Amino acid sequence: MTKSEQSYQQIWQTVRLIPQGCVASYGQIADLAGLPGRARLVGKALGKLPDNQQPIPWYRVLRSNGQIAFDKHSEQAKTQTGLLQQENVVVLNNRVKLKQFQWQPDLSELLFKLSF
DNA sequence: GGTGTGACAACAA
DNA sequence: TTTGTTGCCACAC
Repeated sequence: MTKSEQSYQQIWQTVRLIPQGCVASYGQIADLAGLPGRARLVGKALGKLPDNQQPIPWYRVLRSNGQIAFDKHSEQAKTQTGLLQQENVVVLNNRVKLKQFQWQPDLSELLFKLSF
């Protein structure tokens, strides 16, 4: 297992922990995954989703300002907003009010589940 | 090993 | 709020 593979695994696993009805930013995920400052790596990791078993709620990952990472007209963005709204997350004009929906992880629980 | 790239972040207008 | 610039760092060629 190379370090890069491990990084991706950590990212995916962290994303899986985002509770329903919440969202997180790329930077936040990178941080929690033990990769501070590597938000772009998170983007790459999500672009290479292993789409094997474990459903990964990639749509709960937004930019730091709450904006969806895709172009507003893209199908991806529409799919994402749809999925979010299914979880009672309000998406307006391609963005989410982070103040209301941003995930506030419980660190102790996080450490327990991730145990890096 | 150099170069370009990326589902980004932070900051400035 | 939106757009542009810069910094960032691992990865793929």
